[in-house]
Amino acid sequence: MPARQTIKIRPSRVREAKCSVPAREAAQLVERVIEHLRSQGFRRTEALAALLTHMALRHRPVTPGELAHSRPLAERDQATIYRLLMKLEEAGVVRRHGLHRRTSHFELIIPGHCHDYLVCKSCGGMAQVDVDHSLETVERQIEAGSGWRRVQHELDFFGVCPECTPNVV
Amino acid sequence: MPARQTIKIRPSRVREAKCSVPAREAAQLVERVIEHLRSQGFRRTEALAALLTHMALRHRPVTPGELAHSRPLAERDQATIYRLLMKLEEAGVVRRHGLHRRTSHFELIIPGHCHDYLVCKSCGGMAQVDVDHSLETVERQIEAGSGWRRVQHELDFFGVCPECTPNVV
DNA sequence: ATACATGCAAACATTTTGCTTTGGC
DNA sequence: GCCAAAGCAAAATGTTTGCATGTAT
Repeated sequence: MPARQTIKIRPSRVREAKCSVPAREAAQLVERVIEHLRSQGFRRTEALAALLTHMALRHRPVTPGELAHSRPLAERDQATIYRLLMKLEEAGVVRRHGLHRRTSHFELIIPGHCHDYLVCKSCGGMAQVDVDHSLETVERQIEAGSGWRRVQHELDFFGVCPECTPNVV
Repeated sequence: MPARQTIKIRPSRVREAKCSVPAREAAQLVERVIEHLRSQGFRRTEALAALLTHMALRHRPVTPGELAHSRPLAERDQATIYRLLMKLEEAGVVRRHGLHRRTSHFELIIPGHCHDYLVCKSCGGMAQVDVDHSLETVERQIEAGSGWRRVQHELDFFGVCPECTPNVV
């Protein structure tokens, strides 16, 4: 699994990405999100706060299984985690990725952050990709022409990471 | 589930898509693919031909479950279908789509055909989208700058289809 | 004849569901 | 106190594996 990195396109370059967010920053974000959710009828529960905190601290796609075994969620019930993720996705606070093989990945939505990924087909490692595209425009065009609503995109790149290259034909 | 359609962007418009390929055309395609696979060491088995035929006839992403219950594959074993799909993906003949509603989707690769989809979050229905993007260029740029190899993209749009709009908030 | 592909059955992992109990408001 | 949310346990679903059998080469 490669070191976490962000690949920035135009101009092309690769760099390490911070894989964690400062605790204070994360706490503020969680607070803001919970306030938003409360206005939608959510209750401020321990499970909700723990889940959001985990997702805010490491801002990247995580699996329900990873969440179930992580510290702030301790050994919280998996059903709770699944139900929370569902509700959060519906509330537009969390984004679901279909990236990988057997399990979905979920990511806290932070406006203005990059949301495209590069996934290694061999080891499953992920890198972030900053691509200068205009798919938001396309989303609006799709909505305008088709009767579809709430159109969002998921753009993923797949390939073989540098570390796996020697192991793959 | 909405009627099968293709949404063409720039200019935006929606149209019915042919959801099946003429039998003769499909047969020729299957023949070509099998020949290609044989050069890679594959054997010409009934299961392989049946699977490819099904995927060629309806050129769109299908699930292993759908394949297992379809006519030409009759009640062929699911393990066989999974193993075949794996091998075909590795051989570059089939493309795997991310998880939509718990299961992966697989699509026969036909050069020059559109490969982007619009998926309804409510009913799971899929429409094809013709988007005029240049992600192939981005793929090459990623490879150039990062040490990653064999980079491909998957672009999916999600939204609520016209038929489901009344049922969704 | 040999090696690869298939069928069968069981294991495995992930996700969902029904129902009871807890805790936020 | 009321009702949404969490906990618990079990089921449903999708995927993978081991091994015996069949079949393309």
